[in-house]
Amino acid sequence: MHDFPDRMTPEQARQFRDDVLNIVSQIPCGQVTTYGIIAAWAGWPSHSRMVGRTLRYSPEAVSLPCHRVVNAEGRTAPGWSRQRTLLEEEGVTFRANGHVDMQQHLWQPEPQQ
DNA sequence: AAATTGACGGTTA
DNA sequence: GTAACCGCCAATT
Repeated sequence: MHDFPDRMTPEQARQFRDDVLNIVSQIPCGQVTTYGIIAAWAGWPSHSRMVGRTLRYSPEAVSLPCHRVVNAEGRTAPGWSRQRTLLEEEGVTFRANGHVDMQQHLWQPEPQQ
């Protein structure tokens, strides 16, 4: 069968962006989730980099709790030191290595929500 | 058209 | 803990 990778059509790209922003808007205060989890939940696993791109360049993202998105290791976004402050202000704890304590604060979307 | 660039994920040393 | 890779994929050079 056709096994070449399918590119995102403009329609799919729009849907992806909307889904990403919608998921981010649902992250509870005091919790975090990852780029990979968001990508998979939006139906495009392996597109974690696109999630980061979406949050970085979508104007709507500034009004969303995008500071609650970290990478899989709990690392905060490069060049955005304020992210840690914002998280600490809502009770997110960090480990000695400077990463978010994922055991304590990782949030994953659930079907019922 | 080919190479590079990221708000990434994962493995290996 | 660090660093070096590899895979990933749309956007940019």
